[in-house]
Amino acid sequence: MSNNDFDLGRFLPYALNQAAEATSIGFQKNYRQRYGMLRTEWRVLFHLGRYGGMTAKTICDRASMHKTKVSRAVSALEKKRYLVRTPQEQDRRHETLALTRQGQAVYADLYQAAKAYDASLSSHFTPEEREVLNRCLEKIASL
Amino acid sequence: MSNNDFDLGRFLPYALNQAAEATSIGFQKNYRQRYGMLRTEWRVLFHLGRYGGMTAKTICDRASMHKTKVSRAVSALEKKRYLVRTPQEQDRRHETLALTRQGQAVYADLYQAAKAYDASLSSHFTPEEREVLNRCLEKIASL
DNA sequence: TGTTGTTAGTTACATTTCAAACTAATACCT
DNA sequence: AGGTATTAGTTTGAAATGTAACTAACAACA
Repeated sequence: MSNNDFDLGRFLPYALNQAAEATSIGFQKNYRQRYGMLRTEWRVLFHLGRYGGMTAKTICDRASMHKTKVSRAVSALEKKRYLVRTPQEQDRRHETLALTRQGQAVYADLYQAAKAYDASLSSHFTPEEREVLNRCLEKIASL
Repeated sequence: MSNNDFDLGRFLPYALNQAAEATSIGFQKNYRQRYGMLRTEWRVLFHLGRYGGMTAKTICDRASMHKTKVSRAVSALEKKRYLVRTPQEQDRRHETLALTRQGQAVYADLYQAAKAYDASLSSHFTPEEREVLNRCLEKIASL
């Protein structure tokens, strides 16, 4: 109950959120104005751009995003003509999502911006710190 | 443009968000049902509980929360009778917020839960890793 | 075939958040 | 004093999110 040994800034749910918010806002500058996209949308775009066509369900699983979030992001990207859907022959419940040429161009641009932004963040850390950070975040996300 | 050296899971805005989401959901179990509170509310409660009475503006600054978020969280906590407002004599725009006895009891409970939850997360890391994690998150949040 | 269950994805409604406009109190400057 | 600018905090309407119910396609099994 002695309270004084507790530092809110070091409480992981708090500290992680502060850091996540800060970087999220930082990265926003690259896609918000230019492409009118939302957080959920660049995430979906990045999955497709980096790892190739896949179904919405797969994105849900990989990104731990709820299916309604993904569904809406996919619709938005489709409306912007950044992706197209193709129902699968053998099971028409699944639709494979794939970036259009325009979507690929947007991904190429944002992917460069992402690398640059990540590098600028990383410049504040030693390679060892950066490695520890990666490992810790990965582990926490998988709990 | 070679794309293959880019791992979405190691892109900080993405990885931080995944980790933050995971811990946020994990900690929710302690306050959501039991006290009907939201993320913004426990944050405000924790600031007041840990660091004593302060004004809404101060919480905004310390927590990088937008003033409308804080305003609503304060109203909600007030309605639950977890805090009271006292306008300051010398400048009646400021109101000092302070937890009621009931609010302090809730804080005492959640603070214990927070320590326990943080300890359970930390158990997956060495003390050195945990130190690096703290430092990195703090630095990122301050950029 | 028909019934029941499961899965991928969408829709609808309620809650939460964001941005901008607003109020009220104080400060500054003439 | 009087006008303008700031500041703390609230309110309002639009956009985003979460939850649950829904549709459509398939599977399993009698």
